[in-house]
Amino acid sequence: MAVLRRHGIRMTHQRMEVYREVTGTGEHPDAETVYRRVKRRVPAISLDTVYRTLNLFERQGLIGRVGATGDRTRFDANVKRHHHFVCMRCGRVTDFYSEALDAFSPPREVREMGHPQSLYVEVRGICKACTGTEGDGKAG
Amino acid sequence: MAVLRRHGIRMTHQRMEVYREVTGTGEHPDAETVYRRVKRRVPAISLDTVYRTLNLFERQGLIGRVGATGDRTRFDANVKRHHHFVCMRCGRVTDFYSEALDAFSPPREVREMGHPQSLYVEVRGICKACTGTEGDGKAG
DNA sequence: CTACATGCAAATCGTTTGCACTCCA
DNA sequence: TGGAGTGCAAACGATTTGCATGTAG
Repeated sequence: MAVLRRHGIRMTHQRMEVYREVTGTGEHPDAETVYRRVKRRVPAISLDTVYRTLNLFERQGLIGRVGATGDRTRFDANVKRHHHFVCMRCGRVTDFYSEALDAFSPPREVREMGHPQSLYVEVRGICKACTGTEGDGKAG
Repeated sequence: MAVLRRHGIRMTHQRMEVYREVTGTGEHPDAETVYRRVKRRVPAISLDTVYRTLNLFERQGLIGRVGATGDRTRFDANVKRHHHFVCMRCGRVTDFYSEALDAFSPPREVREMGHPQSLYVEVRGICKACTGTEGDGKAG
């Protein structure tokens, strides 16, 4: 929690719980999921507060955001440099690390387009749990 | 246009124009933009037809889809293996090629998560046109 | 105390869908 | 001709916002 205070973020019950929820798991929950879970501990919390809080944390660089899939945004508590494996069936997102990708330097071609700042990588495929599955799965 | 027929896609005036519009430029227009431009030649076309058509083309693998930024989806006429430089200020998307990325093979770590199928990469930064710009830009 | 955070409800915005009509094959 | 394609308008779902009230500091 000290992290929040250090970022000059005013401390509230709902913020603490949202923070705890997102950082307390390796999952990459969407706002709705965070909401549902935090609600168990803070029944009065509202979905828009969760959104506002998540956006605040992101602006402060406390969490990241995943999602090239287009649909709902997923949030990411891992602020270390890493990449994602995304299951195209159930949407599950898993972190992974790669020296090869970390070492990647944009080609001259890119440097001529502008000023590169970060690299976003998604390895897409089908996760173990979904392999052999026919229907969707909609798992989290 | 033969491509469309080859994919068993029933040919219509609006489909031909949408296809021409998307593939006729190196840009990565969003549905709204395609709509606005095609409308000049086919005044009666509707936005939802553009969406339906774009989705159809994508399902057929005729075009791709870009956008980890979250907001509106951009479509991509380049079906060759390539990657994107995305301007965080104006949203402009530019293709680039990279042997290094093409050679990338997911680490064991990833292969244990599931079955990788494709790689999505975005180099994010500020494009030349936006460098030195303070306000947004909202360019396309 | 006072500015900022919250809950509620309504508003946005991109995208999709139901339906009746038109048109390609 | 018949089923697929289109336009229109309404539906949708995720996310945001205005406002009055509550609360951290």
